[in-house]
Amino acid sequence: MTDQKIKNMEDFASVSGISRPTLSKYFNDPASVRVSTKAKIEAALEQYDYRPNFYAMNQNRRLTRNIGIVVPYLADPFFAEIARNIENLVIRAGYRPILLSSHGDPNQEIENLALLRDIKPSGILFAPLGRSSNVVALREYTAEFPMVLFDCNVEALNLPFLGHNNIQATDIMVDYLVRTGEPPVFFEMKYPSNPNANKRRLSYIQSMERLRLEPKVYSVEGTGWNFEEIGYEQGLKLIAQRKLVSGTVLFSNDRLAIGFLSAAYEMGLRVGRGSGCALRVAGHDNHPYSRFTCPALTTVSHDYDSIASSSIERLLDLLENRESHNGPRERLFDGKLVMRESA
Amino acid sequence: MTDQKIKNMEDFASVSGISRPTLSKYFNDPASVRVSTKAKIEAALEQYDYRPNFYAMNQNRRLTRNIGIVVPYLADPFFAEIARNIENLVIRAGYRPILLSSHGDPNQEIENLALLRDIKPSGILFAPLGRSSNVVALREYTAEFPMVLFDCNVEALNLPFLGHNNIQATDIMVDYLVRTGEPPVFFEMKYPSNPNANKRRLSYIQSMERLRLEPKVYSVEGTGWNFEEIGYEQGLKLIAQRKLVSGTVLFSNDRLAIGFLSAAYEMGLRVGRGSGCALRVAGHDNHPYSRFTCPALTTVSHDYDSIASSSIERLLDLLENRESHNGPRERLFDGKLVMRESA
DNA sequence: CTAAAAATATTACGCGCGTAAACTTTTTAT
DNA sequence: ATAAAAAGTTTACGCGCGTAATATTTTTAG
Repeated sequence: MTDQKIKNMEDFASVSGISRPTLSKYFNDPASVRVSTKAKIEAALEQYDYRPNFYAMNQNRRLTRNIGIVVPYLADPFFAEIARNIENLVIRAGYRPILLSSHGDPNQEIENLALLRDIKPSGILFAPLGRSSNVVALREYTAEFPMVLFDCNVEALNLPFLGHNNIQATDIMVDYLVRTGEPPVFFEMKYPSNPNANKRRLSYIQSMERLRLEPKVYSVEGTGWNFEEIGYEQGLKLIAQRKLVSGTVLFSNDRLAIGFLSAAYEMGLRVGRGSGCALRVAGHDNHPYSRFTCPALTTVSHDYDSIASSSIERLLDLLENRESHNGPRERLFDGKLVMRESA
Repeated sequence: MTDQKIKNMEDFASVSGISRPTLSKYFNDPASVRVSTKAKIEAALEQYDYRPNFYAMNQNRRLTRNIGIVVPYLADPFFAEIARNIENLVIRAGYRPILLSSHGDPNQEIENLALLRDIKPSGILFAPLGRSSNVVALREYTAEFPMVLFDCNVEALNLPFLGHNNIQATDIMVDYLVRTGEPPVFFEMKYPSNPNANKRRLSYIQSMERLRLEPKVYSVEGTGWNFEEIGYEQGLKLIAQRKLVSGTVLFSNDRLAIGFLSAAYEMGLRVGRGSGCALRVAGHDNHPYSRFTCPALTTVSHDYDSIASSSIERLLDLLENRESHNGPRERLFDGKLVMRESA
């Protein structure tokens, strides 16, 4: 490695003996230049280890081949998981993923789209915050580049959407709980951050009514994304006040259930499906941590893989004009019951 | 809002009646232009909602005022937490945070620094992967911009470092455990992803020897970042084989402990400090989830706030030439014992 | 070996914006 | 009101790279 400073493609052109336009071609697609020049360039790269400025590259390219990924809250292992999944698939498809998290903040969500616009992405895979999203501001961006929604739909944007079948998933869980014991009550946040919550509540009520059972919903206080804390605090309260009308509790999501399990343990309530147990607890999402709760959490898993791969496929269809526009605008994937020890 | 397309500052100059250089000044610092022009610009902004391209801005600026933040694994709530903390402080200091995660991958770590270089950051706050980091490659970047390490030091880079006092923190925990019951054994990964693990093991051994007690370390198999899984699997094995020589287990970090708690629960071992308990379990980190384990996990917390604020302060010192170069290169912050129910 | 085809070199301009210099207008001080 | 100071305008060039057009070289076909 020579210590000469290569600060741009011009410099690298000098030392490598290749013209800058040809270098530009090479960096855009190494296979587009003659093998002998490719070899010369790569030999020079070994010596001087130059690499083009990523943002300058995108500034005036026709096709950038990078794909933005926006998730609502990367600190949530659930999204961390699916984001990694999608990133890998994007790479495999020959594109470059740019992952951004909205940190649960609608302003950050808009900011993320603005930042992505500035690098002229080929397309965007977008999991919106949902009810707190600034729909008016979002609409400004939907016309600028191909965009596919996943995880959470925003109907008003009228975009392709790939997601989890909350109706079916909740229904299968209710069915299981009723078959194996006392019918469940439903526990959710009154003002849920995640819009899927509403569908789950509605589905719970429907399923119960279909089974000629009385639905009972606990909509607890608390806002934000500290779901465990809310499950814990409100769980303590419900248990202490003996307000639970059933020994089986279905939670709107796993994180609430995790908090609740902690409260139940603290109050000395034994959770599980055994005979000595006072309470059955079930979640929704198959959160990465749900395997490690005490007891392990019975829940419904999303079809991660299908959602991730279909989202990308759908976006590529748009990008590469495979005119599958006639396909359904929305596609849902069924959840699977994950039977563990808590219910 | 007019529907005219404003695609760049030139366009916006036309419609706003302000020259482009003045606009440039305004966007760099709104207070740097006359109040009357500021008003005119902002009135035009209301109408046309233009905003400068972030990356083009940084391309030829002397002082970009953006600060890169690189963390090893954002999916870990621990880093998610501290990253959010740092982001806010950076904003408050008048800079712009650019957060990137290495996803536990040394190549991604280098890639992140390369991407940051391309936007010419004023400085970088960097939490390295540690033992798996590509030190040779990292060194290339340390000369290019001011850089401060946090969470995990890489001695070879010889950079300012702000971190957790693993020695003190482990010592205080060992002390507590010995005072309150059976002396602890130590549980860690044989090839830990996190380099702090080594210091913790050494400190455990030292503390035990100082107390004239026999240290006992379990270095279990398993690699990667799925700590809970490793704690769970290896925990099951240790318990089943009755290999634990003490009823008190100190874990290298909370995530391992979380997995172990799950194993203990499954095996019917009651964990806690009460009389009917078979096992005491203690962790390290005060992981966001450690409050919600069953029982709640006794652990040692990092001084998040101090580490975050000092890291930024240190970086700003470098940036603004406050010549505090004579300060100590490394600064450690003591942990605090968090006494919960597990030990 | 020669002509056609393919690849590279040269030149020039564009992307969106920062910034410096020279000049003009507006504001502030006297 | 007038001069000095401050702010704005014009003009020009730079950042690092994409890309088109033309000229030149290299490769392949015959």
